[in-house]
Amino acid sequence: MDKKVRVRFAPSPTGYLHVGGLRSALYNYLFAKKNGGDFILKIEDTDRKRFVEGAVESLISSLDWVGLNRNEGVFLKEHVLNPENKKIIESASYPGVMEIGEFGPYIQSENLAVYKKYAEELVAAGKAYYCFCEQERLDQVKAERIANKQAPMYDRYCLKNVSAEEVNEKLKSNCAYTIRLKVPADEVIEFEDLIRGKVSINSNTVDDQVLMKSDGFPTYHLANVIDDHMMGTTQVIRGEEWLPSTPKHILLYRAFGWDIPEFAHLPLLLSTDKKKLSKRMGDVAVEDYIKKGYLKEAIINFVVLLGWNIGDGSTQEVFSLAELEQVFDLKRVHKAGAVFDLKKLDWLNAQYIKKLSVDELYEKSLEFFAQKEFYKTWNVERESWSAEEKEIYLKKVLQIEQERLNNLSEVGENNQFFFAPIAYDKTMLNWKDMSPEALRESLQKSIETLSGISEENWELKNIEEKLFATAGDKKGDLLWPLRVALSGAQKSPSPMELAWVLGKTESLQRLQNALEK
RNA sequence: GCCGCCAUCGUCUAGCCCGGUCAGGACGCCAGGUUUUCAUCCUGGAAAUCAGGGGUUCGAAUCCCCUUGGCGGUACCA
Repeated sequence: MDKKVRVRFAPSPTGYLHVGGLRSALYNYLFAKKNGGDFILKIEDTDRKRFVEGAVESLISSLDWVGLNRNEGVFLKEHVLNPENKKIIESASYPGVMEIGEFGPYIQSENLAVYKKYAEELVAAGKAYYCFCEQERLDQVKAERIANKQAPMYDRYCLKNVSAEEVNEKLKSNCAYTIRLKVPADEVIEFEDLIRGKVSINSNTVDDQVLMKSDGFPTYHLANVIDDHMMGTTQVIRGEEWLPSTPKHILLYRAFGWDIPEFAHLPLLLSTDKKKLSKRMGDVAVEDYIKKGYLKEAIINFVVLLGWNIGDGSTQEVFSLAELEQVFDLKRVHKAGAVFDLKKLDWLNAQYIKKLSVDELYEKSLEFFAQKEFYKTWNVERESWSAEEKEIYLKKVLQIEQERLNNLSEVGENNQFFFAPIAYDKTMLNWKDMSPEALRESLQKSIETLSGISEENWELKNIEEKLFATAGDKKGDLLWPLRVALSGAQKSPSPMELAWVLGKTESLQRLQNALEK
């Protein structure tokens, strides 16, 4: 029987969760779910220079928001899910961040001693060596090599010229040092990538990678291999940018005598100019999409399609997370990079918005309404209304807007006449070449019809019935002036919908105003 | 430069492994329909000489070779 699948997402806290990172996380998550395995979140914070305050928390909360739940690893104190009752501790370095599971620490900076111990073991075994070269010399060697059209690799000066005694002396006198991997010469390192198939790289093109930095922190390469081994990672699913350094990792697993996990290298996400997606191309942080009013269902659905499809002759493109957990297959992930083009996200988002119940839509829309000026003033002016009355009103607006929204931040935006007094030119009231008398008569008829409907019967269906009855077959004559009178706009939802939302009193008032014009 | 990965409509992609329908779908775009306008919805259309060239074959997007292009890596960043 195969080992239980254990995969992980391992972001670096250098900023917000990037959409590319979200896709890596999603694919890992789906792979775990599909195979009945564990999904783990660990934090790779070994680069102190690029560390961003608050990034760990932000990364976790974005992941929580989209609903990629973990079985293990790092959590926010307020959203801890620990159904299996695993070991749980609060992170020493990040207050409020909890680490759940038996295989921690799940934060690399908390595991420094272990990395150091393993690096020294490697040195003792002759698989790695101390290097005392300063940056200046390194730069010089590199420049020379480039000038000679050679690959800019380390020249192994310290391996060749520094004796064991000298190493001991330097170590004793606290000289700054790094530990480098001794990459064997002339070896073809082959591995079977789950997405790309056989990949082979000659070890001669692999540099003697620094494993331990002079600040005592490990590099990604060392830390990654050690904790993936300790956490029992079975598949390393990560971005394509790691493909060229995979031989280093394999060499490390071999040097330690550990089982080598399987590798899967995901294609990159590209911006519209086909370059690697970057911040300059607009929003790349998941948070930005949350703020713009995209639903997590749409974001997940969109992102999963960027490099994966269900195959089997099916043309299905709309998937829920739960569904994806059943059908996702790494074998159907593409090799080529995918351009991140938002048009389809908008469409997908509109689809998901249409599926929402009015109550759900209301819940999700409230925070977006709260940011609108027109809403704020409306809210203030309506101080006599009860909270319930306001809620009912907003839900009516939303019911009308539901099929018109691409994202939640547009809420109310195109229908501000529901919230503010309207202003328009009276000529707009005319349907085609209507005479002033005909217009007056039309408005009069609307007033009569609407007046005839009682407050209790002020229902959309009823309003429609009555107005259509009055209009007969010349609908435009009645409905166009009514629309303008109620909305002050040429483009709007139907006059019946307008009247229904605005209510009897306000509708009649606006009609009266039109008549006076 | 060197090393590696990749290559089907504008974009996401099916088809490629096991050669043989006008290369299929979706988004977007255009047109028409429903409709009092908008949106929704429905119908239709344009859109890839399958990066290019050479083979193999009766027949290639599919198999082989070469070229080109794009991207990634080449850090005491991840």
